[in-house]
Amino acid sequence: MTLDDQPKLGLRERKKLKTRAIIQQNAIRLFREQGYQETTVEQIAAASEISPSTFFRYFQTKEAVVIEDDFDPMLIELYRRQPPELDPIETFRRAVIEGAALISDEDRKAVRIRMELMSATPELRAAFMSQTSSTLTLIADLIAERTGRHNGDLGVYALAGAVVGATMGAHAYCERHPEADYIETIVSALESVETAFRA
Amino acid sequence: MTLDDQPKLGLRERKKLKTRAIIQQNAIRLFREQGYQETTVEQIAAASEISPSTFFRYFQTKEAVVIEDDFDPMLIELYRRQPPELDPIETFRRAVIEGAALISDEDRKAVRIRMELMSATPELRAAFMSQTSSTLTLIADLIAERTGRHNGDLGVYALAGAVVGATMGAHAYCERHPEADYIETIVSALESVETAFRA
Amino acid sequence: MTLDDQPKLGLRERKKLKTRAIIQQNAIRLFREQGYQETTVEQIAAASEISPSTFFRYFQTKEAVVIEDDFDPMLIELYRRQPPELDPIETFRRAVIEGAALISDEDRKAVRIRMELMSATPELRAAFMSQTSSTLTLIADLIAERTGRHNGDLGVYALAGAVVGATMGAHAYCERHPEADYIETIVSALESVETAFRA
Amino acid sequence: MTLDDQPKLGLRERKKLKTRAIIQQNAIRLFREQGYQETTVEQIAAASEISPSTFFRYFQTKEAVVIEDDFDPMLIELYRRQPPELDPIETFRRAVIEGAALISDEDRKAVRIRMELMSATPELRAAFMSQTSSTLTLIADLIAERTGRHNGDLGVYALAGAVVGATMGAHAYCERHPEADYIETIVSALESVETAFRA
DNA sequence: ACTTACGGGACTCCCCGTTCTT
DNA sequence: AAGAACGGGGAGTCCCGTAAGT
Repeated sequence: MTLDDQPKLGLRERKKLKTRAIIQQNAIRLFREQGYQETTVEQIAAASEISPSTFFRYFQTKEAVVIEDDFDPMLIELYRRQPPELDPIETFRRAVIEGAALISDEDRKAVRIRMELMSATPELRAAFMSQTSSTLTLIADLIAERTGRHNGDLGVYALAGAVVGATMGAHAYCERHPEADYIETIVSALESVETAFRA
Repeated sequence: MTLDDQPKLGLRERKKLKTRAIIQQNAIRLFREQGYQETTVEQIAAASEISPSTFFRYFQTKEAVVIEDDFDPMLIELYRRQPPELDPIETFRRAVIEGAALISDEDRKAVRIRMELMSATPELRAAFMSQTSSTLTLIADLIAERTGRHNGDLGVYALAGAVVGATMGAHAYCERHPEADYIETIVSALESVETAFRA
Repeated sequence: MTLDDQPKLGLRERKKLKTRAIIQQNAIRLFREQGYQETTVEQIAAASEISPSTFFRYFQTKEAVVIEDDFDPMLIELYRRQPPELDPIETFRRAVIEGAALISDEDRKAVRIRMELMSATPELRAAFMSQTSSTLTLIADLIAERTGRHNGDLGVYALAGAVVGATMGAHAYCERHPEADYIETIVSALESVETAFRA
Repeated sequence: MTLDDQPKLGLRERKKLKTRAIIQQNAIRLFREQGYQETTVEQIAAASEISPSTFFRYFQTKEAVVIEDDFDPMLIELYRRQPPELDPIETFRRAVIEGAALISDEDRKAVRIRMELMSATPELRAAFMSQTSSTLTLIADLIAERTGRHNGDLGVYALAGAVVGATMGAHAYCERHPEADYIETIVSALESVETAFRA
């Protein structure tokens, strides 16, 4: 099973993706070596042999290098594919589990590194949380779609909030427990919320 | 009942508070008139008849003018005062209700205005969410304290996440429903999460 | 009577003119909706379904979309056709009157809109004025040609300046009187200069 | 007779003026040596031993270094002081003559240099012309004030246009006649306009 | 031929450290 | 001593031209 639907990329696209990856690698390396604040976009550009303005062509902000995430669209797709009889949180949990299986070990390590950067840097944390807030709306829409409730229903938002909140809780937990696996923690947190309320 | 514990302020403190209020009023007025991005700190300073550097003595960042909130410490105090037999979410709900009663109509209107600004401005949203993420940790500690569980317990974070998530959901709901009262929506959202899981 | 001397256009030319018109319409619409500065060439290109570089093939600069004017060459031609016994300002006035008759109501409205944009936007104003300055030299040459004086004669420049200045005055007047017709105002201003000096 | 009314400047102000002058000198020197376009703000800043952002504190744009002019307010003052029985153009001419007398030879040379830069550089020419257009409005107000006509009167604008136009003509003339003195040419052009119309 | 990628420079703003003034 | 001004530097946006790809 794959979710990649456009296997053939032109040369241009390939090159773009490569450049993008190079920038990201250099940026994260520099952030870890010198700190986020201490690293300038100019340095990243120099290390990647591009001009600063090209950097901003690939990433809208300096933050985006760390924040940007390709998993969200994948998760949405997986969420939609779950059997309809599951409750919203359970559905989400399963989607995450399936999504986790598609992530390579390397990517998993990269996720961890990025997460640590985010935890350590207030700016990144803020940007990440902002993204999380968009995710909430998105999940609310998914839940509305699945349960047949209107997306203007407060209950839908409350549930979406609980889901997102659980991942935020998992995030906070991981900050204090460096040995924990991020994705597994999310799954556990979702379970935990479910059982807590069932009791 | 009051939570104000420092009734006597020196002349200097009074003046400081007044200056602070003036800055905040001018800033929010300008933000609403011209937009957040389009308003510079220099303009705010000019309107408030102070120098830009004085602005930064009263508010650490431009964002802080909108973000800063005096309710968090109050909420914590109210949370601690709730009877111990309540479950965490119910406790939080009651604390919010009691807190709401202490807020003047004027302040309530101000909260709404600030909330709308935050919704409309990515930067502010990010800053606000970042604060929310700190709140999560704080709530986790409160829950741990209340339930006697260790604050390294994932379940504690998951619950705290659900609480915080519910408020985020309320926030998202209010963005789409301008007529809704923010605080009442939070209370409803908390109820909604509880009942959803009870079912 | 017509001044159009190339009645047969190939298909390609037709298409080019059409594209050009589309770009211009979209640009001016966006300028009016969002402001000139706030509109990027990329947005105009997107709205016109072309690439940014194509934009620059049709208009040398972003400014040119608003500034460019097809009336100048027409005016020159009309000026040359005036009877030789008239004085320079009178000649110009008649040329303008005849030119005005050739402009459709739609174009007249478009002129007004563009004029308002120019007034409101420093950059455009600058570009327009720069064009005006070239026009001055051009008029000076016309006057020299007509009066038989040398185009190095200061008097020729002074007169050309007065003509151009009168149109600038008309422009300034129209900025403060939105109901005024631009072309009629120019004609009146030219008359006004003449009579003022006669007195 | 002097027009300088604030003889005592604080140390800060003095220093500011000095910095400003240093920037301007370096800028104009570099423009002449390498061309305007070819000179970057960074180079000017480096030569003046300030940071680029400080440059923009003293001059709003790169253009402003060349364009900005302290004569306008002086001229206004002189215009107001002329005897009321003179006609508008004559008044202006006398104000210019008196103003000319107050300008040192050094400043006169600087004016010439700046003028040549403006002529040679489209951007500067545009910016200068834009300023000229503001001057027109200003002169229109002065004429209205002097003649007792309303400043919404088209005739006022037409006259102001003729005055401004004459200086533009003088400017154009000087571009082609490097040996001409700029200020004298303006005076002659004003005379020329008057006599042309009297005839 | 047409598009896209990229470079580089202008310019703005935030925010902070230092200096100067009152 | 308190507060304002000044300056620095980095982020970020946009324009527009050139080079390279399709």
